[in-house]
Amino acid sequence: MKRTREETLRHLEIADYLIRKICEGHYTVNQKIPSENDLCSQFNVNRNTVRQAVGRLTNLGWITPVHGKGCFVNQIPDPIVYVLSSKTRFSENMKKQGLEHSSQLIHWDKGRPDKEEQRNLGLNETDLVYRLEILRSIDQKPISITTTVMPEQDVPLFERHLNQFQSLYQILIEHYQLQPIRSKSFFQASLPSLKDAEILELPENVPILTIESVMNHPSGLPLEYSIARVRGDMHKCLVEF
Amino acid sequence: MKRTREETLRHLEIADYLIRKICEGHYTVNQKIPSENDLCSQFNVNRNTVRQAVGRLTNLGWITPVHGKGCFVNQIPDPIVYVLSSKTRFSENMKKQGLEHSSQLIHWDKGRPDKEEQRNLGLNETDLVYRLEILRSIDQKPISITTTVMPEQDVPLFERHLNQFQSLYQILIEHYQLQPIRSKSFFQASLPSLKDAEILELPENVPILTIESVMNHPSGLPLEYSIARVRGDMHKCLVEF
DNA sequence: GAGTGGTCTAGACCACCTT
DNA sequence: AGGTGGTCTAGACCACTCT
Repeated sequence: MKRTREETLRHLEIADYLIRKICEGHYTVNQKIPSENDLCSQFNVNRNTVRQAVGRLTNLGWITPVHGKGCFVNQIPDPIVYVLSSKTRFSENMKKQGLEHSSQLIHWDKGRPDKEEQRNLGLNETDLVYRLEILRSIDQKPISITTTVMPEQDVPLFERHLNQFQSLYQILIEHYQLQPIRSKSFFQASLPSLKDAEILELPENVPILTIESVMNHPSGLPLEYSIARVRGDMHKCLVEF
Repeated sequence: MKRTREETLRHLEIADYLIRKICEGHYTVNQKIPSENDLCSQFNVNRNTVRQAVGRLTNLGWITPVHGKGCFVNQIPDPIVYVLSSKTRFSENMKKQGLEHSSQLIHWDKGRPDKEEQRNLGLNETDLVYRLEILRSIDQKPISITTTVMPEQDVPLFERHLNQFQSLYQILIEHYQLQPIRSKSFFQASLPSLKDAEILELPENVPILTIESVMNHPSGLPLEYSIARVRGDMHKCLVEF
């Protein structure tokens, strides 16, 4: 980019205009902004230029385009705060804030750990692990996908408890008397994979916060390795020291 | 998006091809990938389609396009790890990893705190604060911008020490005998502002990790409020519990 | 069928860099 | 001057949604 002269670019001008309109409340949450064609005539520009502007708003999290319907304004100020500490887990976090939440198991399997999983869980390649893909939602809206890996030896016959999955935490406590303790977490900003974007109902360039954590058994042995992908524009993760 | 049928989209096909080529080492770090025109003829598609593909690689952090020159392959596997704990600061982190780093003061001012600053530093609107904008680099490449706010009363005449700025930490220790302790941090994934993108020499859709922290005086009073924007594709932030 | 966003084509002009 | 990426125009066809 790098505009040396300050002649405003057409698509940025339109984007700024739309953002201003949203901030000033002309277009409110869950309402539609004008269609691309309307914006074309309003600004006397080509549709591609409008799409560039709209794309910017999309990536910034202001709107979500829906095929065949229009672009809907998101709820983006006041992101939901998620507290990460050695003991907190998703359900408790949400309960505390009085938010309606749900966890859904979208996939699971049992197999050999890959190298990263071996390293983080202290296993070798002949061991077995359970892998869970959990989708979490607030108010019916998907907010994160978490891949959780646990050694089979620590949670034998885990599949027996997956029928009416509600909360991982609950299964671990009820059936295994296990309460994993968070040992470390890596934070990284990234973009979703196409698959994750689809599941999270997210446009492909909306940034996500990737949190890669290792949880231990109270004894200190690693018990759970998880990679969470949280949509970035609507969430904040708080760590207290 | 949502491709129900699995007829691959042209631009995704090209993007996948390029990523594969980079992974396989056909295009190596700091080398150029073929120009947009070359890719047009190679794939028999319009330049806009190629640009869509190249744009994807750009956002994912694989390449950085440079106006008039070409698209250069980034160093993206093995992101640099930044350890966040109650005491660590930038310089120490980098020293430990043996990386050549530098901090550069790009702006400072003294003024009234805004509401957010008042809240985080326990000030009221008539107080004064120093604001510093610090650009940090590794191997001459910019990696983060941090806005640091400190109450004037805690660091009186701070401007006197800004002439040959090297390290904030050093100034606080040497001239004020202060060693702030990290109290809490918020992590969020977002996109850079246009200004930040320019300073960080970052394409506008590359995600950044925003870390908003409050540091305390050993006594417990807030001493420093900072907002760091770190380029997301090349860094990981580690928190140990 | 009409309206919407998603993909793609075929051009144009510009600013920037290299030679 | 020629190559490169950045912006923009003017169309086309498609898939999806609403009615």
